[in-house]
Amino acid sequence: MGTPDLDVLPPDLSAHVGYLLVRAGKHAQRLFSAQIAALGLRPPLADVVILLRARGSLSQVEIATTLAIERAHLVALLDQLEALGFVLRSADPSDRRRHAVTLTEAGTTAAERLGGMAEAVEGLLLADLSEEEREQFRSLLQRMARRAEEGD
Amino acid sequence: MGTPDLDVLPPDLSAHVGYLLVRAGKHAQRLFSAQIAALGLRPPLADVVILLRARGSLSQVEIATTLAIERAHLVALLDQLEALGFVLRSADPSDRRRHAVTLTEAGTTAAERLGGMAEAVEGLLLADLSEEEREQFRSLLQRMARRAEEGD
DNA sequence: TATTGTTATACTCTATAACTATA
DNA sequence: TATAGTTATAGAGTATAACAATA
Repeated sequence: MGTPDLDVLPPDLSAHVGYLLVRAGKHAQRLFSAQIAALGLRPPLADVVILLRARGSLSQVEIATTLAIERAHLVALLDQLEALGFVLRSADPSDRRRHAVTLTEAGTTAAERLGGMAEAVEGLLLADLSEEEREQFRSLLQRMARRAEEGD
Repeated sequence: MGTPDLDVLPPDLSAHVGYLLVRAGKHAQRLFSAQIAALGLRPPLADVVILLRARGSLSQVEIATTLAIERAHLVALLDQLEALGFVLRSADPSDRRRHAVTLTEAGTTAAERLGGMAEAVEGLLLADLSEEEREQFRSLLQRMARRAEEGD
């Protein structure tokens, strides 16, 4: 449906950081999803492409643990990225269990376009905040993300 | 899987508010989901209960639009809440198309426990922030949520 | 004609267990 | 025995269209 009606929503929900984070996260996901559909991609596929551009060749387990994707799920994602011609799986001579996953040229081009699309989404999300507020928000959010990474 | 490895994640992802929001939102959802499982509830069910406690009797369309749930989806949610004994659908004499949805006594009790659980999640999410930082973050997040509610 | 609740369908994301081949 | 990739299955959340009853 989109977004809730904050003016009618009781404070029990709208004043809670947890609820607002869930809503904002889904909103951000929808915006990004709409952008990247032009490339035939969905968010988890895009994340893999962006990661590979930054880090070069990686094994499937490395991709999965870095992005917090189940390695079982990653299999289908890479199948789709291969079908799109964005990614290659090649044998790793040093360990024949492993696949070295790399971007193709088309994948690299897509990664660059994804970068621009991510920036566009940033602009929409942060439209109402001043430059100083954006930095504040980013910094606080990163600390929360680090916290989430650990214990809970 | 849980959370990504921020120390390995390239800045292309970890510096973006959009990506961090998605991650933090899913994390918050998981924390809340784990808490409320003790009541036999999942997040969308809990949202309905919390809304009804605050607003009293509502029609299904009113619940759906306030919470940004598809009214088609809400039908199954209310079926489950009725089965749990938390909610009642009664005829609205003034408009026979409408159902007046209200909390039962068990539903009201559950709503109170949900309030405490939501507070516990807030504590976990904001554990690393000072009181001043929490207010900053909440305020900025609310402005983003309002923005999301409109155009984009 | 428009709205309320409903049914049905389908797609995405996620979680889990178990298998194989290699180490 | 442990690890990398794979297959299969199931659940939750979401989006859409179409229908009957009522306004």
